[in-house]
Parts: sequence; structure tokens; C-alpha cells
Amino acid sequence: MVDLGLLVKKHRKKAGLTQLELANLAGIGKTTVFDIEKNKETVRWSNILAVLQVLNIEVEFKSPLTENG
Amino acid sequence: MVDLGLLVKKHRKKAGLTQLELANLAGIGKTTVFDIEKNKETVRWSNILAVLQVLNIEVEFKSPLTENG
DNA sequence: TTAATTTTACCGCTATAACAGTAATTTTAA
DNA sequence: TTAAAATTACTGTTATAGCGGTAAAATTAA
Repeated sequence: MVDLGLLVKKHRKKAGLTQLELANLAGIGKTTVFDIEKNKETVRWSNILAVLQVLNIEVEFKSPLTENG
Repeated sequence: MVDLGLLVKKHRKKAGLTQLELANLAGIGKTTVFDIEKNKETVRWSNILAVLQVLNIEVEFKSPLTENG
């Protein structure tokens, strides 16, 4: 899954939240939630993190270096 | 690994790049690279993505929903 | 169908991230 | 040790993300 916008949307729906409710829970504006779901990459990392936290989504970074040592 | 700043720094070092070189390769300012390595979360998602791309680091989002279906 | 809800879209305003420049500090190499 | 390179830190300016308000589509429910 590379589509963060769709991922957020799916999780939001599963949680039974509207964009506005998710925005309020994450402490951000509704416009930003909309932007995230539209894969607008100019949003702040902190705002994405706030949304992911509400939806219980974890972030992982992977590379050849992280695999071994 | 949750420390994105340290992760970026390690990969940058491994690639033999200075912050300025990484910034130029990623097409962003040196200040932003510095901020990312300092785990400043107010940076733009697009700028983080640009840095990760240069360093060949992939992003993965995980949750109970992404595991099964 | 109609009404209610939600999403999408656009608008200014404000707050601030991004930036280059500079300088001080720290690290590395000679 | 000294010199060179890199990192950290700060500053002022500029560009723009974030925001609420509003309204139009789209979706859902009755």
C-alpha cells in the first residue's frame, strides 16, 4: 500500500468517523484531512502523524541498512 | 527504529554525503535536512519523501487493517 | 423521490515552514 | 597541535500550509 490517502480514508471509515470528526480528534483542520486523503504531499509531517495516531496506523522505514545492521 | 532523524543521518553518512549535498540532491534547503535529522516534525511530508528517496529508504504504514484485509 | 449528511472545492487571512546567508561550534584530518 | 570540513544555530525574508467559512457536488438514508 503506497496510497496514504486511501489508507487514511479506509481507516477513517472503519472507525466510523467523518473527515471533520477525524480532524477534531487529531487537532487539525478539516481541510488538512481532506488534503491528506487526496495525497497532497505538501502537508506537514506532524499533521500526518497526528492523523495516523488517531487511526492507530504505524509508520515504518525500510532499507537495506535497516534490515541487517 | 522510530528515530527518523537518526535514520536519515546514518543513511546519509553511509552514502558519504554532507547535509548540504543531500539537500541539493533532494532539491531542498540545507536547513530542512538539518531539521529532519533533528526530528523536527513540522517539516513538509514532501520534503521528507524527497530525502528518503535519495537515500533509498522506503515508507511503510502498518495497522491491523493492513495486515489482513 | 426528498432530506440529511458528507465530501469536494474554493476563498481570503494568518501563522509559519522553507530558504539563503552568516557565524559559532563541533568534528575530522593533516 | 593546527587547519579544514562539517554540523549546529540564529536571523530576516518570502512562499505557502493551515485554517475557518462558505457553497456546490456527491453520497447516504428515509
